[in-house]
Amino acid sequence: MVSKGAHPPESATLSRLVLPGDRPEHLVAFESQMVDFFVEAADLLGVPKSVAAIYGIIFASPQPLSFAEIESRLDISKGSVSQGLRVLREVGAIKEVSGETDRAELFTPDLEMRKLIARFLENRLNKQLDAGSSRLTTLQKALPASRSADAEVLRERLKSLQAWHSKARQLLPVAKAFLKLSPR
Amino acid sequence: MVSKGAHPPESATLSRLVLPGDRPEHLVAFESQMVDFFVEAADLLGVPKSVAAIYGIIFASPQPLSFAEIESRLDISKGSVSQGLRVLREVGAIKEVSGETDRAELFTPDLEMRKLIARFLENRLNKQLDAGSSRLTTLQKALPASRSADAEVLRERLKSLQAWHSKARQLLPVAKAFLKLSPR
DNA sequence: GGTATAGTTCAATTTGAATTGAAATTACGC
DNA sequence: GCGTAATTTCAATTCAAATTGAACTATACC
Repeated sequence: MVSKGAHPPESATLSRLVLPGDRPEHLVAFESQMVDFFVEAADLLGVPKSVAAIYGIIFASPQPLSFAEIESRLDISKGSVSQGLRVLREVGAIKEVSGETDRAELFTPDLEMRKLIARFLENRLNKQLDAGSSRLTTLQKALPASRSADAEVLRERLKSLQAWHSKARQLLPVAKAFLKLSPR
Repeated sequence: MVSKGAHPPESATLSRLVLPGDRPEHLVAFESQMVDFFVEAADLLGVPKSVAAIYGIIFASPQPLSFAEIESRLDISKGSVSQGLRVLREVGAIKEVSGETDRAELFTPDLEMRKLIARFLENRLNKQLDAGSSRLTTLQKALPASRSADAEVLRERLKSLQAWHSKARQLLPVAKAFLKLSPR
């Protein structure tokens, strides 16, 4: 819910997700900010924080990271790292690169953000819209057929709902097209 | 998280939020569908289900509803109804109309959906974007100044992030304008 | 003013999703 | 193949957010 008052002093508290380890302070600060950037967006994007954090730590590293490194840099369980990496691979947010020697898999962001975003719109929004469509159809059928004033009101409201729904649907491709004019 | 497999038979199970009471079956069916329509969207919109349900039941009624009627039609506690109505009033999703006699307040949807949606974009998305902006600024400052290849990579990534962020910001007004060409 | 009725508040509880961690599995080097 | 390390799986746990409900406040009626 939208909390009633503004947050208190709104200090820039970092979410304490990044473990300092023995790395240089400024690096840790950078990573923390990056992780927080994605963690903050996590809710909007509909992914768990841990997943966002993993993406963030990978994104903040110029060098591909191994499973172990991710685990050690984040205060997150091994299980979560495993699951998080799976999700990120599935949606194409990261890719595996084989280290020079045949050592463990290394992960680096798949910078095809365009695809990522397209996929996000696809999944989260389109799915939502489809579900909405079918509900609207059902509602249409469930509408009282009478010509009473009441029935008329309902018919109007449903119509309005449908109109908005269809607008939203039309907006998706517009948004996609717009974003296509975009950076890498 | 995005559950791994598709939902099983995906039957059109209504969420059992609407209490039949002694009203005609077809009406209850209609209300249930309407409530579910909004409840389904609740997550995307970032409101609790109970709030969505309350909006749904009000939207499904041609006649303005009283507090008591809302409470009796939904399987939801009095406290939730009270809180839910407050939220809905605050965001302008419903309005109070005084019943002819001086009886209790009655609630009806404020059909200015355009405003509702604008406000939603405003709150949820703009807020998100603003938070993002400030994080990006901080990140900019935290960026290692060296000209190493690694630093270069990070600078590039940050740039890309900023570009997307700014695209998203530009998209908002486009979306607003687009929706403005819309029904009531 | 007294009492019943309607609505609000908020601490305690419930709920559902995210996370953990330990056991099971897989992959690897020898 | 055998043992070790890396990763996955999933039941149990934790955690945050939503919901409840009982005490409280405001309002209306006599």
